[in-house]
Amino acid sequence: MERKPTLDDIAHLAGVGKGTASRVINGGTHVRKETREKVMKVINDLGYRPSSAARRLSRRVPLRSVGVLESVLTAPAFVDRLRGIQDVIESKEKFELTLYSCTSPERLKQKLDHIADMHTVEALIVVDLDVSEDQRARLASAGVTLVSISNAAGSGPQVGIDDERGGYVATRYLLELGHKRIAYLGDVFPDPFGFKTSRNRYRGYVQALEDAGLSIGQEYVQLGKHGKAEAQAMCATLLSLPDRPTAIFAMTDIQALGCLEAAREAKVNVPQDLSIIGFDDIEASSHVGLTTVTQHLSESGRVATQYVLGVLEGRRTGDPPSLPDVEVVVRRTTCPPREEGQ
Amino acid sequence: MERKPTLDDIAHLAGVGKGTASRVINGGTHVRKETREKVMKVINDLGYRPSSAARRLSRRVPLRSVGVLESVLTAPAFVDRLRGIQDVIESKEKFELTLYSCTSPERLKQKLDHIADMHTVEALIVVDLDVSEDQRARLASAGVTLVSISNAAGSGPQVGIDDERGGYVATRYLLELGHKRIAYLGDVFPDPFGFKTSRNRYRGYVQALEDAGLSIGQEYVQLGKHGKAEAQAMCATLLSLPDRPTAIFAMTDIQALGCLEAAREAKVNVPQDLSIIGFDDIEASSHVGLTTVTQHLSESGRVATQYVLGVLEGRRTGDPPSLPDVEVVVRRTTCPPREEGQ
DNA sequence: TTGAAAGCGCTACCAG
DNA sequence: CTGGTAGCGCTTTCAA
Repeated sequence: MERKPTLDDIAHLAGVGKGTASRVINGGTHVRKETREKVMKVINDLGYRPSSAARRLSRRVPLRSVGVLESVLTAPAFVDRLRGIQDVIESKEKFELTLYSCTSPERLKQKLDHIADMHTVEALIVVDLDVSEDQRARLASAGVTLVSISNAAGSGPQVGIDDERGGYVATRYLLELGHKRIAYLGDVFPDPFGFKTSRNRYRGYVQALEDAGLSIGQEYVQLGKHGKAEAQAMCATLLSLPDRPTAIFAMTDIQALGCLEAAREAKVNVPQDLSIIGFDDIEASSHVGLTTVTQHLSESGRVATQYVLGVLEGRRTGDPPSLPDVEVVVRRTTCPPREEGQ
Repeated sequence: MERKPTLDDIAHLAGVGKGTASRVINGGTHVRKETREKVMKVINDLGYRPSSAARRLSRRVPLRSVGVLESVLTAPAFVDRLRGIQDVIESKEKFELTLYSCTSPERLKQKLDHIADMHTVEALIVVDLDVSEDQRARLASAGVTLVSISNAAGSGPQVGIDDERGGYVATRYLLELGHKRIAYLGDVFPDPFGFKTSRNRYRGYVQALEDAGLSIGQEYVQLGKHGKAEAQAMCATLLSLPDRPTAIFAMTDIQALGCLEAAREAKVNVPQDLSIIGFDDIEASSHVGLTTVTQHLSESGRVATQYVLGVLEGRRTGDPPSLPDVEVVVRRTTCPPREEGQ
């Protein structure tokens, strides 16, 4: 066997016309039982599968799809964004949703090339991934409308929040509660994908501290690989400090969850003896009662999707609307520090 | 404007040949700048978008996609399954992943028809949704290979676990811990999608109790609408019982999370004064330390996907392999009951 | 009931 | 650099 069999092959081998073969495939009405079976046999023998492209073209049912490309590294936050994307896609009937994922930065370029070549999607929503100028041009010439959901500075249409401001807001909240010894726990920067999330949230943290006239000891800054377990370990370090922090600002909710775990193990009461604030407001946070900074995850998916759809449908040109401001969601992992702590 | 413009339209209006117009669209190499701009203008004026079907057909790049249809109602568990599906799709290069979702049982038929008509996917993984015989036939004749991920009894290839056994295992675990007053909290059955999950898990619960020679008072059985808040309310009812249960078996982790919340509000210590076991083992459960019964969510996605891919590629015929047995994942919401409790 | 033939919209090759 | 032309694989009249 040399190439994929086509309807012609089937028809010839079964000794019938193309038209008949086609009828057999589509419901088999108006075909003599005998004939049908003959054709069916050939189909099965060859493992024939009709070409959806040809089918579509002939039937005049166009495929309209928007793609979503995610980095598996930011998984938990992605889920919430996807929900927003899905919401608006589903409401449009005409569009399908194609999901791509990218496991490592090296494979990003490859993946984008693939997407451009496949011509499956008319638009692509890139989540938390950095697309180079070259790649943008490549996609554009393939007719793919692009929008990114990301907080990193980038060119092209983008929806996201200001991480530095987010870091500032989180830290200031802790400050207002009366905390003075506030630690920062985040990814080591720059991270493998070249993202500056951690650095930016850290900057906001530093700024807030400075504005409050406080200086931070470097032992209060824990930077490491992203992950719950890693965060747990870093938090344990923080808790073993002679003059340990009364509050921790974790760069993401996942890391904050790790901190919670560490506190539990160290028998440190949260929030009485240790306040913890996260960032993102992923779904799990509401379950554990984590105080965090919301960056309007599902809203970001919704906005980005509405934007690309708008572009595809010809209305709309400028930039996507911006997201609501970042905001502290107070739950039960934060409170004022104990008096004794001076 | 009567119908979608085609390349021919563009070419005519721009006063150039089809070939040239095509070149402009695909990178625009070997085209005089002037010509290109002329063509571009027409394209923009008409809001022209190339037909991906035609493009594909001509370029001979076939679209191979497997679809996933989910019911938004079972969302949290779905996320984990999706991860498994995604894993194996990504490893295959050749296939894309198309996501469909279905918001209400009434729309299921409609959605399936849509999927059959679109001819986008060669295979469909239906998650926690019940597909009728008619629909199966319809999909089959559209050439769509089907597999369901579900615990409900159904025809056709299916991957899932035995809910009744799951309920039995969960309850027996509580029994072995020494509990005697064990409540069941689940969805009212039958539920809107016609699922029997709650009923089956409940049966396992009853059976385990019987096997232990215990009878259950009906006040220990709380059935209601699915959801965390609803479960929280039902749990509150349970906690206000004169002779309240020492343990609760919640039909899903989401409901167990609601119970946790209720216990916290009622100042009941978990697990010392109340053991809680859930079902599913969604990601959030690991974060809160919920004891639960795992049904191998991501594994189910993986198995189902490998199965359909196997069928599509011609190897493999029978049924999908079965999942590992259900299993209690012990975390920190369960322990033996207090002595005083008789 | 069946075969032949005419497209579907686009790309790619080939002269010019 | 550009216009014509031949398909890509399938569905769908239209006669037979």
